[in-house]
Amino acid sequence: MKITSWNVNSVRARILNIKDYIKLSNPDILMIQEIKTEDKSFPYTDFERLGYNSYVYGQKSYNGVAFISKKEINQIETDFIKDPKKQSRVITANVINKSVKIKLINIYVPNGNPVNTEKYTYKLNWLNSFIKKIKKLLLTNKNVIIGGDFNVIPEKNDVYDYKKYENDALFKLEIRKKYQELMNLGFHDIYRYFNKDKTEYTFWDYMAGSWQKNNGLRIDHFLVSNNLLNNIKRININKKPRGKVKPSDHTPVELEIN
DNA sequence: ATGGCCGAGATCCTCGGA
Repeated sequence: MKITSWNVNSVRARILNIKDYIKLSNPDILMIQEIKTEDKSFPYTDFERLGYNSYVYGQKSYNGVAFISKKEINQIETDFIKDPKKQSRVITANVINKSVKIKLINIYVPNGNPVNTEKYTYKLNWLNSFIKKIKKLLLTNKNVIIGGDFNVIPEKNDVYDYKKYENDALFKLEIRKKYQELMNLGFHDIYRYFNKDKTEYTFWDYMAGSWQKNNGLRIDHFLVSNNLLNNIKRININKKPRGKVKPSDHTPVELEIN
């Protein structure tokens, strides 16, 4: 089973690129973030024609997450955490893989910049609520995959120049500690698990030729619970979509499970 | 050392992103 996570930065602006990606890469489940549209304007039929059903938690202009799946998924829920701003940032589902029930959690964590504002405290509070809810979930389901745009640079080698980000909401120690706190509940950052010293990125800013200079960040992640670790076959950051015309600023991360 | 790019909404600029 192949599961992809991709912050598409508008599902409608990106529709051709997303369809091309699906045809070439053939994921079973595509978890997308920042769809930037309401449910009613989601391009359901584009994906139906490719054999995929869509499960959408949209929002006008900003945020929004969705599953696009050719495999049966159920128990779709959008109330995993209570968001004080009512932003559409989490959608969850169950999927059965080889008779094991897995909880899939698709997230778009708040950016948090600038740091001396309410946006930063919103991010911190959001992460705290999320961690609390994951802790609770693990009491009843030990098979959990969290994928999405975490807006967290975990370590120095996950960014082209960490000194530029030391006081940034993506890399501040306080935020990285929250990421660690989440992992300490019993998860592995699968990219880092398979690539101990490698440097690869999942995001490159549109500005200043960041893509051409490879000035990137690794902020899109798959965290997998310890229970499932032995079933993970590989993880791949697929850079091809970032190099296309009219790209998202993020590129897909692909997880394969036995 | 600085500034630079996009998408959406109701424009002809602002907000949000990272």
